Amino acid sequence: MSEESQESQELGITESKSHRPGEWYAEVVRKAGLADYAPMGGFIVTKPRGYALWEAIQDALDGWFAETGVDNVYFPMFIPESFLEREKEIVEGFDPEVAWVTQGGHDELEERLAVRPTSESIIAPFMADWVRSHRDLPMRLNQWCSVVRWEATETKPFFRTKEFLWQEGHTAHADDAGAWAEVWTRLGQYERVYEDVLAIPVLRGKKPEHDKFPGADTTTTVEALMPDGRSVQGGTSHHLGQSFAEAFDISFAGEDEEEQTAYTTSWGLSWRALGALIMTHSDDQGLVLPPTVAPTQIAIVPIWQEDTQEEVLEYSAAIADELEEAGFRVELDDRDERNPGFKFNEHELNGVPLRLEIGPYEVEDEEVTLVHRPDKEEGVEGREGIVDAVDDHLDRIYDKLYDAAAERLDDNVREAHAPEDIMGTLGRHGGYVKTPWCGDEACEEAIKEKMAAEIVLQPLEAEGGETAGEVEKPESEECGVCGDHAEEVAYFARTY
RNA sequence: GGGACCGUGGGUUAGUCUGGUAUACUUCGGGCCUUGGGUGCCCGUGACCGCGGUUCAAAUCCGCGCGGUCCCA
Repeated sequence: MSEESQESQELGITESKSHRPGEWYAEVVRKAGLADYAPMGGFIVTKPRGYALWEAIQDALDGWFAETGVDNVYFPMFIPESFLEREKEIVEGFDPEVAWVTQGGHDELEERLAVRPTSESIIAPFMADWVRSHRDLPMRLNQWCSVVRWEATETKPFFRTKEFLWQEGHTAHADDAGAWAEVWTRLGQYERVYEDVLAIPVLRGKKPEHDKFPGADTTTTVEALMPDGRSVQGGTSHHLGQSFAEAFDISFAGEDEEEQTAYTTSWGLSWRALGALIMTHSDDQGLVLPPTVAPTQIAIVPIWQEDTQEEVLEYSAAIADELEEAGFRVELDDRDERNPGFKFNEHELNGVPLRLEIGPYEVEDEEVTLVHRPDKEEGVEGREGIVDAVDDHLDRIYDKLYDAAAERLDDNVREAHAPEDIMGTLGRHGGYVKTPWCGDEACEEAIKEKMAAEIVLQPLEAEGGETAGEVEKPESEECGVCGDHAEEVAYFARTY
């Protein structure tokens, strides 16, 4: 390594995304100022720029939730053990990773308290109280909070941390159709947040029977493909049938005055979405963000000589003001102690989508030079219509990111019809391998044992509506693993 | 669930094998210089992950923790 390159690498990213994705990811998260490691293993400290990304997701989703009948609430972070035990499958599903509080002050507690791994078991009893008649339904509650799952496996900032931020929605409905409509509405909103806010295309489908949320009838998912070929579960929406309503006695008087049991759903999206965001678009220069979520959308870098300083700064500041007034998030980087090259590199590391370069040439010609972060495409626009021009460039940057991710997804769904073919394809290319499936968990196990890949989703024929929807039928009717009769399609992938 | 590697100022790093004053770059603070891709100079602050052991003496050797990364399941 030459002295020059060694020097130039110290401030920026030194790992390669394609060769060492794990270390590269950790370096981007830290050097782009998104998060630090906390003193306890598996926990992170989210820094202002990282938190701003989460807020961008929150703003979008929370707005859509509000438009579709959801009310926000907040429940305690502790759940008494006796509550947690009321739904057997929840207990069994989360038992190994529940953190417990056993002491308050200096005294042992009479009943230990679980730190919520999810809140069904404390929200449901209250919904049972609050729901009396069909007029109270549907009831849609959501909370933005953190949950704790004490996983022993290795952790990775945002992708897998013991405590993570998320939202969890919990709803009750008078009938099955209402619950299904709810499940699909939320899944659709998750899909939308990925595609329209994070510039990440997703696949939507349902999880196989054996991989459902504990106690659920059906678990639906949106899955995103990461550049290293692995799939991330981006958000889930569960139809809980009547099992939770029965366990917690959520019942209501129907129009016919008969007491009936409600149908419930729950749905959640966590800051794992940030992990997917960082992973998907960023590169060896650092973070890359779509303008929709970027805390700073536009960095203005003035370039001056002693005799041009005043006019360059004046011209730049006027543009910054105009853009800010138009609603853009702008940073005028007029630091005197840094040269432009340094600033370029720094804003690239931090993922600022669009850079405006303004020097004496631009001032003289009444222009602005614009550079796109993702591919460094450079353009020149007139000073006059700068607001519209910037708006247009930001849209184009978003499209570039989305299109690149969409192309990668399209190219990485492959078909296979035999076990060795499935594993060979996954091993060589990663991505998704589509195969007919008999529905037997043993067939997934056979693949899982050999290469840590699993069925991540089963595609759905229809968008849902008020029914469970139909899973896609396979073209051939032989299970790709065991050869038995197959009526379903499964997508295998390595996962995070 | 198994295996490997790693931990030295805020970041990167030399020193560890072979025990004896801890190296440099960068960031940061102050000053000078000045700007189209990480500019140069001067001054300053700042570190051996923790605990225990071996030893006259431990960043270095040993043990146990804690933390991080990777590979395989």
